[in-house]
Amino acid sequence: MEFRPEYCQVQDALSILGGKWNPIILLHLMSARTMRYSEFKKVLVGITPKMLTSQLRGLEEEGLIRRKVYAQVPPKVEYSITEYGMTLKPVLEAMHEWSVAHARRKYGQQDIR
Amino acid sequence: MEFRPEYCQVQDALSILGGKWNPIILLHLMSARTMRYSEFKKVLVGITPKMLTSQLRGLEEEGLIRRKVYAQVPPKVEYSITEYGMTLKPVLEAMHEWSVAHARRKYGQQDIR
DNA sequence: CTGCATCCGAACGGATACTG
DNA sequence: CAGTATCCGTTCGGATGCAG
Repeated sequence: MEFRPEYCQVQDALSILGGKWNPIILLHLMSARTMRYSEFKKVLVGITPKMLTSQLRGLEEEGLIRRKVYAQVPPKVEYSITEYGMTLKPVLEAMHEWSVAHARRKYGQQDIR
Repeated sequence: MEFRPEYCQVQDALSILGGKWNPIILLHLMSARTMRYSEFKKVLVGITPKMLTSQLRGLEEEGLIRRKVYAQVPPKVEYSITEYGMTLKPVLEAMHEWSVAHARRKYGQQDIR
């Protein structure tokens, strides 16, 4: 499929990466083999349990991450990325590299026009 | 800057590409030299004037597009992309390519796990 | 430990009508 | 032609409290 406005598919990627915490969650799971719910709460500073759960559920429904529940007390839940989720890595990298190279606000670059 | 969760900069790109019509607007301006307000209204099916204006204004404030007003009657306004705006092309391409290759919903692929 | 339920305000996006 | 103004429903995300 060509990269032209008429065939724009960008929204499909954005609908997945658009959530406030989704990209950083995916990023963590791409570099860690598994992560527990409580570990996310530590690294995702400021996130509420409700948001964390909803973002994780969304990613799980998309098949991007895997959720494994250990039947034990106290409960233990591990999240990991799927192969399908890993296919998003180049996209996240592209966004990341653009941001560090070009994003203005953080580094007060002058206008480029 | 490394591509690690701790240094995640992805949000900067998303804050710009997140608007509902922003990506497709940029895409059009990347392949057309200039585009008029009325041309956008034709190709962006379903967009309201309010949305079109607000998205264009946002992109202009970011320095991604340029707005040129011709002092004549009837009015004529031309939009074009800036060099800064063109730097987003690889990002849009990455999202586009991922979408056509992997996005599920549109093509009813089975789960990949 | 891993959530769910509830309420709330803000932001987003659309519909409609009007204007220089 | 290129917008503005106004209203409004939906969604998003946060705060708080409770539960298996």
